[in-house]
Amino acid sequence: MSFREERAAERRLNIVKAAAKLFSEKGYHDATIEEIARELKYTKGSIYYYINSKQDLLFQCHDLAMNLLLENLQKIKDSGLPPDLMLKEVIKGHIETLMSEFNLITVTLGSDYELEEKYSEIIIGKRDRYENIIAGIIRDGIKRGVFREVPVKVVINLIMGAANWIGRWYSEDGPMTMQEISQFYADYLVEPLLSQNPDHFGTKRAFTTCPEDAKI
Amino acid sequence: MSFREERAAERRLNIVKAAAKLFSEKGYHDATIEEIARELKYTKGSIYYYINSKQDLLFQCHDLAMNLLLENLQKIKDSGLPPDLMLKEVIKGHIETLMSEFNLITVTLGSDYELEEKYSEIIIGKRDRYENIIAGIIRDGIKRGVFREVPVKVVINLIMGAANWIGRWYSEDGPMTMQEISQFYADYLVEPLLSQNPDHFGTKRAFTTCPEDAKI
DNA sequence: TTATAATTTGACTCATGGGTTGAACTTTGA
DNA sequence: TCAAAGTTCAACCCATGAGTCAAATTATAA
Repeated sequence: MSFREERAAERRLNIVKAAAKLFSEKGYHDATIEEIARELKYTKGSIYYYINSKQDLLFQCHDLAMNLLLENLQKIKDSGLPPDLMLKEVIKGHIETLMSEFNLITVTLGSDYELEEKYSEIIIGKRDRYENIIAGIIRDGIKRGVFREVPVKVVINLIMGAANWIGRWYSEDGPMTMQEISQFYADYLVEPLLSQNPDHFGTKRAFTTCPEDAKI
Repeated sequence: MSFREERAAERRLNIVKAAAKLFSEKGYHDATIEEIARELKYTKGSIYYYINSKQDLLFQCHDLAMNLLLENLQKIKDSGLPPDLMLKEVIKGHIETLMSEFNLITVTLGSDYELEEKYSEIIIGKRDRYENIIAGIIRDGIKRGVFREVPVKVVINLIMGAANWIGRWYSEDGPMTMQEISQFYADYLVEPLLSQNPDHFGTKRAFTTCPEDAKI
């Protein structure tokens, strides 16, 4: 890649990030190309030198977000952890990717119906791949007797729903840090899957991550 | 209320429902007033005889949805059930209201940022009331020793996130009925709250609602 | 029946915003 | 230095869709 191409690629990435910011703040429709341009001190005309259409920009947000999530998931899958710990890492990783790339992922979570068919096919494909990898982890846990038998797809949707919702309410000013929250979610959401409780007498529980100042 | 007024009120309700349908299918922006009119065999002009603005229509969707949810919640709160069972009923009721008034509630869940300030204040107020009632139930459970100590608001968001996500993936053709799903969610999401496991030896679990054909 | 009020309509205005274009300007490499 | 390629921009076109309005139609009640 030549210097010029590289610079153009970087600019395209910046445009996608700026678009993600505005899409996530105001929604796909209310964010205008002119605003996106202004954000980067361009004019609308220049933006169109780098992109094909607004729709394309939306697709690239989706695509980038899914790539980040998949990349993170693959790493965890390759870690060789036991199923329960691996699933907890999956949940923590999902939440932390979600929150560190907030704009990008808010777009993916909120505006899939805005994508035209030819684009949404691709994104749905990646989303399916993501879910299938997680399903594999859970099925492995069941096979090994770590997890009890459950409707796997339903459980994945339950977990993803809980996690994806965090972007709607999390505030940095709250009493819990992002890490505390993601750990709490991981423990809370994996516990009902375990075929045996961590403590057979039911007094001590798997997780005690609730910080003092967030109690009750 | 005179006959004429009553008829007008009914028509206004129909318009709100038709709007909810289109808003939930295509999003607030992509649904046009003309389409909403066409749905009811009106013309755009007639619609404006009954409504003030598109924004107002969106608000009425939100408002109607929140009223349904609050009404349902209040009934459960007054039932006098013990905290764990009451919370399960709350989750089941939330999910079933959500799904039976799918369009209306999809609008509330998906397009809050589209609401202008003067409207969103009202809706956020009702949402807070809703969450506070649930928070009361959980705090009561903690006080009575049925639930362990947890960050209540975080748990509510976790539960609401999981439940609200159902609208994104549920299909009538799936292997589980709505009732099975809502029961499964209720059991799954309440279990980690219990201060003692239902069975101290960890072999039999609180819930066995996974139907045979949905297993794994 | 008929005057009055309620309702419906379609043609209209108007603002917005996506996308285009061609000319101007800048960078680069020989 | 200078031509060719890369980049920027302002002005423009055009489709869309919210909201208006005055005239036409219909229902109601005296």
